[in-house]
Amino acid sequence: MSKGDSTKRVILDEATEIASKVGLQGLTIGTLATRTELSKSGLFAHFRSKESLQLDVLRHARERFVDLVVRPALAAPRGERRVRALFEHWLAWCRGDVLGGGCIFTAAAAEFDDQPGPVRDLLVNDERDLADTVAQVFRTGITEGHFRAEADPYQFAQDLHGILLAYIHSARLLGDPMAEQRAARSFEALLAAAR
Amino acid sequence: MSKGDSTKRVILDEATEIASKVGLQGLTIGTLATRTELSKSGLFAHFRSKESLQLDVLRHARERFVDLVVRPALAAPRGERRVRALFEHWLAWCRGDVLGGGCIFTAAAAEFDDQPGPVRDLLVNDERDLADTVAQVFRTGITEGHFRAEADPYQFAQDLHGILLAYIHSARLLGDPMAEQRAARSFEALLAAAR
DNA sequence: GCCCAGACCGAACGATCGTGCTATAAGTTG
DNA sequence: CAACTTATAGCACGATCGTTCGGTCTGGGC
Repeated sequence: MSKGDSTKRVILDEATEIASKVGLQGLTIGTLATRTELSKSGLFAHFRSKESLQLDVLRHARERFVDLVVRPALAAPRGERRVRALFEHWLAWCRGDVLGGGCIFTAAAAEFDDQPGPVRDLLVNDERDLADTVAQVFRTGITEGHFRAEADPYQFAQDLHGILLAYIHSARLLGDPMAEQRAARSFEALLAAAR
Repeated sequence: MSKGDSTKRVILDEATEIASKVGLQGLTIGTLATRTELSKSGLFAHFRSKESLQLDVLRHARERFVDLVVRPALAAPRGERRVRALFEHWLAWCRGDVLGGGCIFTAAAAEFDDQPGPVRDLLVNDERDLADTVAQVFRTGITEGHFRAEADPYQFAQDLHGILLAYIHSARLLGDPMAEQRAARSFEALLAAAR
């Protein structure tokens, strides 16, 4: 790997961490340069604009998410086990095990859901992919006979996402120590209803 | 009402609308002055700092939320009917019937959940109050005999919040036309499990 | 009708934003 | 080692940020 690519990785690691806390808009080139001990212009040369930096951050975060959540889940046995694995790894991601600021996609979604442009477009693409993945994992649970045949996979995806979003809200904002336990309960109830 | 108070209301109406789209950080004094056709300094004089403007916006939004969601819900008959009313008015709020950018609290929560300070503190207070209100409304449903006595009101509050958050995500970000119908289904399932 | 508190404006401040230019240092390749 | 590419730094730009200050206009109480 060339020198440029390796420092770019360092930059994106730091940028992703910062953006998970202050958002993609709050992520500023000056502070990012300071944190990576680079000059503002030296850092800027890696990306030709701030928008392109934001896009790269999203792509970088997506890779991490796939590596740490999606792939480990798909390694579990098909059906309910796999759905459980997906939930557990995803919950750990939201808890902030990976990024100090928690789920960067949730933060970005709130920021950009009313601001058209390439960043929003990429984010929408990623989140649609995620919904498709969840639905697909659930669907294999149907074919395995673990879940009811009439169950709607996208209904399940939206419900599961809701459990995670509510967990983030209760745990990270309100600081409720029961949040995780409640999320687990909701998940069990969701599974029970699908069986 | 004095002149100052009336223009302040106009300012806060516009500010709340803007902040629901671009967030409390994205809300800038310059653009707010332009939109209200005031000078930057003239507008600034109403608030002594940007932080105090953000606090006032949150307080203003809270009043609207209480008027348009909480109070109408409490006007419904105790028990399940009241829970349904709360859900429906809250859903309309999230849909953007009131503010073009949707739920300003959700946007602010994502922005400030990792940024300590008075704004975050006020937001946490408001959201805790909301959770208490939801739990209390559900509790009266228990005493009315509509819901199981062992049901956990705060579990219900977190679950209901999750349904709304997932709706916002699916509808406003992904543009899924089925989002609202799915939210309604989730709500019915949640009620059914509580009975 | 006078007078004053307060609403409002114009101009300017230092800081920081994103973004270019030019030069030099470092890395890569032959 | 030479030659060339690339990574990084320094400096400066126009714009915009939040904020301050001094002044003008104006509505309401006497």
